[in-house]
Amino acid sequence: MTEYVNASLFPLEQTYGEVNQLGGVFVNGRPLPNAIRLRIVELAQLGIRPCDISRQLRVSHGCVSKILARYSETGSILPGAIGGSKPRVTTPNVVKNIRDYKQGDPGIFAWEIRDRLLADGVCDKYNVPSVSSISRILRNKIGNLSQPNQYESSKQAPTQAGLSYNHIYPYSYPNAMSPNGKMGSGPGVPVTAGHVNISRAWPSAHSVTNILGIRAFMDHQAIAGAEGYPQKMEDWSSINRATFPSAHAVNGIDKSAIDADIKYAQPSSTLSSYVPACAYSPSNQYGVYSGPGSYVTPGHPWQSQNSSLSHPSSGMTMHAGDIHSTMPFKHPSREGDRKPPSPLSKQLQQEALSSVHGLNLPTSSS
DNA sequence: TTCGTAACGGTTGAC
DNA sequence: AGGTCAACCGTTACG
Repeated sequence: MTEYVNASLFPLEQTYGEVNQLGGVFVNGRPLPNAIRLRIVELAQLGIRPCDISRQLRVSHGCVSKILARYSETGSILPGAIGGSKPRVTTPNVVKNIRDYKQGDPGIFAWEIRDRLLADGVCDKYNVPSVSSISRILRNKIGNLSQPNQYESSKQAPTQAGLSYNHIYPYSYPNAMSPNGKMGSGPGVPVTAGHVNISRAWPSAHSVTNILGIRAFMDHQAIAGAEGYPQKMEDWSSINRATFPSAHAVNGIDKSAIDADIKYAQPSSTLSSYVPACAYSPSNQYGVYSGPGSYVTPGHPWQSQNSSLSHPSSGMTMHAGDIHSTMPFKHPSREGDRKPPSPLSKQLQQEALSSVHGLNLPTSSS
């Protein structure tokens, strides 16, 4: 904590950011901006060493490592879903069954209901509601059996209108929802394009499939969100990871999972998908980082630097300003051999960094 | 020097 | 409405 350069540079912006040892600003508990995350991956793709990336972007090496590892595993630069709970287990279907049980046997105990849910295969051991939850359901939603549709009328409707939920829930979990409500396969989840019925569940998967296959689109709104930071969390929900609509929601996904908890279902957002947009509040995210020099030098090198990063493997071109650019590559440089870390010469790396950021890299000078 | 990772303090959001 | 809980975050320090 020796340098407070950035903080002092942008006193108005850094209302609650903290400064790390590298002089970068961060918000404890909050993910880095997607732009930074993307940049980290981009630079890694260019063969720039994580340590250099760390210094360049003033992001802790641990974070760089984490993001790259995550990208390597999932193909996504997006942070995971923060907060919230596991997908709710008291889905309409479960409630319906509970109600049925209760109607069939008004004296049934909650634990008996629980057992029956398991026995009948309505739930499995991972998503079976707790006894207390069942009790609550009985009390709150099924209390008056004379109104059998109480739940469905009050709950079903909104879920059917799940699309609108997307504006409420910053995270949506398109397919990713697995019936068991537990984290899916996590690291190493096969992300073969075309196979979207990933078992990964909570919070979600950003697979290469998402990135490669489900190429939706990215409009400038998203860009504005990423770089202009004008949008609110609700708006960002439409460009988060969950925005892998069709492929997930339609293809391969257990429809019941969607039905079960449609709030995790993905609307076909107008924004794109694999876009490295964040799943969390941009207001949080960027309210702090919004300063052009929060992570990098003033002048907002993220934008309009005309630095195009070509990825030979994919043939795509990535513009520095196009934070929304696809990430159709899968960590080629990290695949297998990190050492020698760079396919590029030192000089090229330097050029890559400085061209991208308009900065001089303090890097390997060490 | 570099990098992976556990610990930590923090935020978030469903329950 | 507010507390709890469990997910995630990035930083730091250690090996």
